Amino acid sequence: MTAPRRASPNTARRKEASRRAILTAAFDLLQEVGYAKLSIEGIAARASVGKQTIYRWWPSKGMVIFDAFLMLSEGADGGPPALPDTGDLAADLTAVLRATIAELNDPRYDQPMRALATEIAHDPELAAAYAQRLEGPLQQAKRQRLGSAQRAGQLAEDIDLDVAVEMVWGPVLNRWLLRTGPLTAEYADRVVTTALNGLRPRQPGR
Amino acid sequence: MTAPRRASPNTARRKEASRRAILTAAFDLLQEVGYAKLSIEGIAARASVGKQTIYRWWPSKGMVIFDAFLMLSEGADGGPPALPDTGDLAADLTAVLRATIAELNDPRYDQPMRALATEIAHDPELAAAYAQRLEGPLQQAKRQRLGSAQRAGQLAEDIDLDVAVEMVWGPVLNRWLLRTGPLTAEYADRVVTTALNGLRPRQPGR
Amino acid sequence: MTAPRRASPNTARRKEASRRAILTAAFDLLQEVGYAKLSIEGIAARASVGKQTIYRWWPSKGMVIFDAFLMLSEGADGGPPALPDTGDLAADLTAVLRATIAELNDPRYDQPMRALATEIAHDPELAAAYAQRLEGPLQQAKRQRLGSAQRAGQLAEDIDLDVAVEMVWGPVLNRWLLRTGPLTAEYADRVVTTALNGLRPRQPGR
Amino acid sequence: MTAPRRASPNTARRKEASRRAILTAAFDLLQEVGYAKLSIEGIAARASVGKQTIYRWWPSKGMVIFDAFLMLSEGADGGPPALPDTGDLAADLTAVLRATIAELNDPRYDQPMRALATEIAHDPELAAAYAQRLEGPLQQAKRQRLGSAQRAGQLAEDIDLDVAVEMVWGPVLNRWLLRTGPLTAEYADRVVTTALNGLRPRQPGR
DNA sequence: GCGTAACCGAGACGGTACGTCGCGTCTTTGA
DNA sequence: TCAAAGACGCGACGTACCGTCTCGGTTACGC
Repeated sequence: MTAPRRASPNTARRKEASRRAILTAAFDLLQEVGYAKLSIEGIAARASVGKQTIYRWWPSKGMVIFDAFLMLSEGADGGPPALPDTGDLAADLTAVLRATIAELNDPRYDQPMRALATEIAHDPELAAAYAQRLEGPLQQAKRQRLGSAQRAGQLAEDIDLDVAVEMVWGPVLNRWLLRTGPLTAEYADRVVTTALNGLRPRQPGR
Repeated sequence: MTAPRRASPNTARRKEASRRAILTAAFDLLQEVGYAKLSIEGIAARASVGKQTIYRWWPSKGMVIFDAFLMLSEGADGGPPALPDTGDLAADLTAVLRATIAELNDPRYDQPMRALATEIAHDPELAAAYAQRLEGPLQQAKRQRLGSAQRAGQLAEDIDLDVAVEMVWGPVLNRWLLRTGPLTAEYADRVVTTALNGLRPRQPGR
Repeated sequence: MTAPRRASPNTARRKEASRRAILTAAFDLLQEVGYAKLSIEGIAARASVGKQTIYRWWPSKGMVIFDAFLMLSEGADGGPPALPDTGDLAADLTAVLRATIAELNDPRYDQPMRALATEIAHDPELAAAYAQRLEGPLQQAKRQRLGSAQRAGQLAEDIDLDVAVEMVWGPVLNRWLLRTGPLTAEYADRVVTTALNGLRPRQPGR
Repeated sequence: MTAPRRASPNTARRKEASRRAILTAAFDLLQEVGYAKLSIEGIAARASVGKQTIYRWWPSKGMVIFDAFLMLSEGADGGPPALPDTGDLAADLTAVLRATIAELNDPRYDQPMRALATEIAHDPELAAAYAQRLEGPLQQAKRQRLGSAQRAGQLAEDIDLDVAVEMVWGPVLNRWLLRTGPLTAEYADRVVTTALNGLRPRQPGR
């Protein structure tokens, strides 16, 4: 639950079944009809719920979408997420980034994730919720994997881990969202390699 | 003009004043009321134009926004854009990236650019137009500057220039659009440095 | 209480305070916001009562209004109503009709009485209750006064007393409800005179 | 009268077909579902018309109902209405009053006329329109018939014709609207007789 | 140099969705 | 153990825009 903006109604009396039906309906409709045609009325009808029940608990369509993702991620979770750590940083990053790209290319998630991204882009409040509840744990996992590599001497000591994470995922997300180029597994490899080595030439002895 | 979807009307008779009024109105309204409240009716009213005049020449709201940006960029241009080339790649990139960040932070452009970005995210056709007409020349200029550095031995020879460009601008665009962190000039510096050096430690000699 | 439609709950346990609060709130709201904006929710809120308490004891909004009038009339009564009988029929009728008109013109009663009248017009069940509980006794009093006049030879012997009553009060009620003309004391006088004398010319010797 | 309250849109462009469809739908729905369940949405749907088209041209539901009656009455008219004048006032009045009662008892008109009456009772503005456009001509016809009788010496000279009309029709309308008694042809006879003769006893020599 | 066809402003139209209000039912909770 | 409080599914409200479709009126072409 995401704490409606103001004077929240009595949460205790909330009907859990309706909440889940709404979030499921919202996510499913995003897949089926797309973001542009997603309407509160449509969600309510699909969920067999009164519109007011949506307006009562969510301050905006964006928050509904966000909560739908939250429900999904909580459903899948068996605890906090973590990146694989085989000791081979390049391999680990490549694997994870390929998985990310596969998800972004998955037609089940493409439309919904674009919708969420769009809403975040236009609503700072939602962006904050996203940063804290959805992106936060993931970002933390990525930072930890890079931190571990740093301690193993595989990363320069003066690297800002947040910048490092963005250096790897930024190009991919950007290419996906703005469709500035094809999003393939091979691209993941190239991004990881380039990010690790940097743009400047390196000494032959590595 | 952006090639209406079907049998275009006689372009010769098109009223230039109306076209400009529409695009100006669209851009101004984006600043003032934001993307969510931008309506064709609103644009028509602000531009003192019949709605049909908009529907006649543009296939979608996104295309109007796109053309508004196009008009702006053409107004400013004195030919094809080019990045500064002082020989110092890091300095040049930093300067340009700082300028980019300044523009993204400019309240006059923030809302309109977010609108354009999200329309692109949801409309592949618009994305193609964007890639060709607006992003294309800029991307070309960036590639050229990097190519020049590559020839000067300041960039590794096996670098994919597109990936290189995305490595620098991707993190910034991403941070801006999804609000995943503060967007400061100092951030520009760190991104350029990290991208150039890469994440791995470098030998003391250079 | 006015006989709820189905299996009435245990009347003995009914909370008298709530009943009075509801009826008072209903009547007051009718004055203040008018019939069109009168809502069960509004009544419940004003009476600090749960909506269910209203639905439990009254089958319709009309019945609530009706009971509100019933409470008022019972509060005022010191027994069954009776018309004055000074022996002068014309004077007595005129006086009572003027009083009726004064009440109909009283802004405190205008809206509520219109509400009651229109509810009756659309609900035969309510009409029956009205005829029995509110209108009945009054009608009876009027008939008695006319009967007394009949026995005194002031009324033709073949007159149907119900018709006679309607001949006097019908024009007034009609004018009030449908606003077909001004409702003044002078109008009362003319109606009584015309009704008593009839439309046809009379012999000079009365 | 059909002119909306304020700043009426350009009447010239009004679509006559939609206007008629709306009024017909309104009248039909009144018969079928009754006043309580008559909704603007229902009318619009039945008339295959956008809701806005109703809101654009009518200020209230009552005015729609009123206009529906107006259309009906204009459709039937072959000029201004007139009461029969055979010379026998009692017979003429009885015939007309019986016709009135037959119409009031006609299930096709009962609900719609109650609806109109109710709206008039709660909306003075509508009442004025009603008095002028619908009731006016009828009232005029009734007054004329009585005036003719007056000139023929069949009516007392000091009779107020408006009061006379109300003396005859008031009881009937009242009984119908408030359901205070059965509405039969025989009742029409009694009302006419009583009104003509008055309540007081008459001299044997008439 | 004169029709005539197009574009133009205006805005009514049939619709869809909005966000709100109230209905009548059902559930929780505190006195 | 009620009854207040109020969430719920539902339906209608009145408004905002959608994209289409006339309306005159005004250009600017082509005969």
